[in-house]
Amino acid sequence: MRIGDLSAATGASPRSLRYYEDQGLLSSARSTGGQRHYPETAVERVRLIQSLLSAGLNSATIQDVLPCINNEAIRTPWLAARLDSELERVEAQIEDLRRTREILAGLVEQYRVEPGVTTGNEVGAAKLS
Amino acid sequence: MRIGDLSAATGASPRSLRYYEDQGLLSSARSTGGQRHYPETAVERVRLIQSLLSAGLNSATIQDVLPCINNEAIRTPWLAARLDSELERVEAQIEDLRRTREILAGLVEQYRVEPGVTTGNEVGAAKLS
DNA sequence: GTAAAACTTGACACCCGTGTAAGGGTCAAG
DNA sequence: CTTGACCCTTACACGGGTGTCAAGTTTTAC
Repeated sequence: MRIGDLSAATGASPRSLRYYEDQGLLSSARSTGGQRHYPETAVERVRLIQSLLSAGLNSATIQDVLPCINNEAIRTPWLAARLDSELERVEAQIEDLRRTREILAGLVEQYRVEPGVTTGNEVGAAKLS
Repeated sequence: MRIGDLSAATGASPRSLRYYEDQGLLSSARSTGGQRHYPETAVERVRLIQSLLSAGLNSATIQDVLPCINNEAIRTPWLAARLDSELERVEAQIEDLRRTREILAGLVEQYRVEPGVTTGNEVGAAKLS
């Protein structure tokens, strides 16, 4: 498949796919004319990249982590620590978001209970912690 | 309290506090010499701002949402929809992160089971370390 | 063989909260 | 008054993934 097909299959723009390759996250075969060709497995790989990116891992970190997903041989203690710390970071991030969600949910809830009516009981201050 | 005190109390840099003010998220009284003075309540407000920022709301959105936390009078159906969509976004983000966490946790788990020990199906474990 | 669609590389721009430096003013203690 | 800590505004830079334009090449379809 060519870059347009992979783009369509994953939702990642061609620009992004080239960027992933640039950063060493994705590889491609080239046609005689120089155009990129991908195997079917690239779809899943791109999805994984997107997932890790959206979790806040930068491309350098993903480059460290990605190979070990496909190749057990290169797993090292250093990499284990790296993974562990990333996992920790993501979990902390989830916790932060959960707290913020409660703040937002509290506000939304008030709208639902008394739409457009004052309650005499302020929201944000109480739900902050 | 002055900006340094507020900074110390919240962990936000003076730079950030001025930026929040610039964006209309935070207000301050000024001394005759032009220096900012904050009431105690500013501490909580800054914490809220930080929380919303880390949840991915940008300052324009926060500016829309923040007033309604302290002043019910300005709540509108439009704002309700806004809050709702932000809440939805945050929840989707949490779900995404959860999935990614599972990926990372899976990898970390593998390390725990076989910490640096060859398994017999590895080809070149020694090569790279 | 020709046109259109798709691809190539390279470069520049954006977002947007934050860091940082310059050059100067304020304020409280000595 | 002086000193040193603190604060002021202005302005430039960054990260890092993505959008987008430009100018040229390849592939596909007719």
